Amino acid sequence: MRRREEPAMARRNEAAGAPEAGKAAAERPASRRGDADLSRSDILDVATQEFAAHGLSGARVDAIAERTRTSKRMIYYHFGSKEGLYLAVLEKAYQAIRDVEDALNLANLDPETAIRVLIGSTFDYDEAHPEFVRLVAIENIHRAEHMARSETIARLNVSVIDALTAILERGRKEGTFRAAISAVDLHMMISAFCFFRVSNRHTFGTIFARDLSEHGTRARHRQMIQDAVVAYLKHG
Amino acid sequence: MRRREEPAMARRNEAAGAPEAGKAAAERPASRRGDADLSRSDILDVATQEFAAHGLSGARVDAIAERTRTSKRMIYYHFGSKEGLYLAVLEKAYQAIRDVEDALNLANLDPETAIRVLIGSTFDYDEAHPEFVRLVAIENIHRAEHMARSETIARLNVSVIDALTAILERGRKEGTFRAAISAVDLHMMISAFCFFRVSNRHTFGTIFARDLSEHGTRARHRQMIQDAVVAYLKHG
DNA sequence: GTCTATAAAAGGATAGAC
DNA sequence: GTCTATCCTTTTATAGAC
Repeated sequence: MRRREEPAMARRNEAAGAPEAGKAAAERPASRRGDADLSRSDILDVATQEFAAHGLSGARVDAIAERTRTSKRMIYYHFGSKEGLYLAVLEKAYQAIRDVEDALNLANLDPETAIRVLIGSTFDYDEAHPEFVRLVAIENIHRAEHMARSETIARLNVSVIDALTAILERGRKEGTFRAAISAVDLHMMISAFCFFRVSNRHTFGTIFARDLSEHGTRARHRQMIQDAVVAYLKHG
Repeated sequence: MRRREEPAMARRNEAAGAPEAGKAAAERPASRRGDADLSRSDILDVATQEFAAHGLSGARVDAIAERTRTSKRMIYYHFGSKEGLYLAVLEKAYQAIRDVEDALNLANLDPETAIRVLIGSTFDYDEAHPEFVRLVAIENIHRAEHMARSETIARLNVSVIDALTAILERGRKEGTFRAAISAVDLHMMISAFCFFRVSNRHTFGTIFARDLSEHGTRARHRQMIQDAVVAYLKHG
């Protein structure tokens, strides 16, 4: 493997949000400064689609370049290698879901409602972001070796766990919940159902001749997983 | 990525299982009749490992040939193409789990026990056959297009559904089960949990610093999914 | 049926100019 | 920072002898 430790990867973040940036861009002919972020982000979006669609080995760098407003050369310039690009895509995807998790504010709801809202949120996220689900499935095929090497993802302090811990504690204190389950196990139970519906919809749908993304089915499943988890917490 | 380190890996496994197989082989010059099945099955076993390990595009025909007692030429002779081989692998994997499902005999158990046994069986199967789980995950990455074209898999009459239908009916008749859930939805709920634990163990394990295949965790999860489903059926 | 050698193509990566 | 042209390795697939 080429390996050559991560190339430039210069993270020019929004610090460059200088006021004259826009104007400058307008006056410039084609390339030049500042378009780098746009270029990077453009590549990242297209690459997300391509990797999610075909997997790491199935994805084609040429295909990504074609659909980008830049060239293949720039992909290597910005990301160093196909794997470097893949890792960047993965990191961005995890960052996105983490942002949603962080935004959860369930402290003011009663335990059962909080659980239902949290489940609904997870369910809806997976449903709305099948490309995220696919990327995670793909990374599992690769035994999470890229994720393990990523500094960004490695220290994901998953905030759902904190939310779940608090809910479980309140629920037990007021006597609503009886089941002796940890926050992580509960998170797995919820994730499993929401994830599987999306990740396995093709084989499952084919075998049982059902369209899992059909609206009625979706609503029924959403209710089902909420009811099941709550029933377990109360009577398990 | 660099897989392929694998040196020669002295193939020639202990497959000399059949007593006369070794002798016959010794007396025969090279090829001959009857070895065709053995050859096919040998290729299929190795290919299952390779495809499960690296996915459809990640798998290397050369790698399969190397670890087989036959040659690359024979792979194309028997299966026509890489995809043909992949499809054969997939069909065999589904055939195997179907055999297990068919062997389930839950008619004599009370509904709750029957459900627990069935869940335990699904749980144990996925746990014992991660390569099956991986193949299914891979096929979903490819949107089940191979499975859809397969005549064998297309008409899988999944017998778990019959088993679940019977259990649900008995449980409702005798008043044990209250939840209004279909057999297919219930099957999905059970499959989701059992499957996810294996399919996503790498990313999940990395993020939460847990080894999902650890013995204690496995036992706890097995009990957990059984309790959760039963709680839902009874009180949902 | 099986092997060795090789063709044919694909795809990842880079050179070098501007 | 960006583009075009191109190298070169990897990999699927086949020829042809035995």
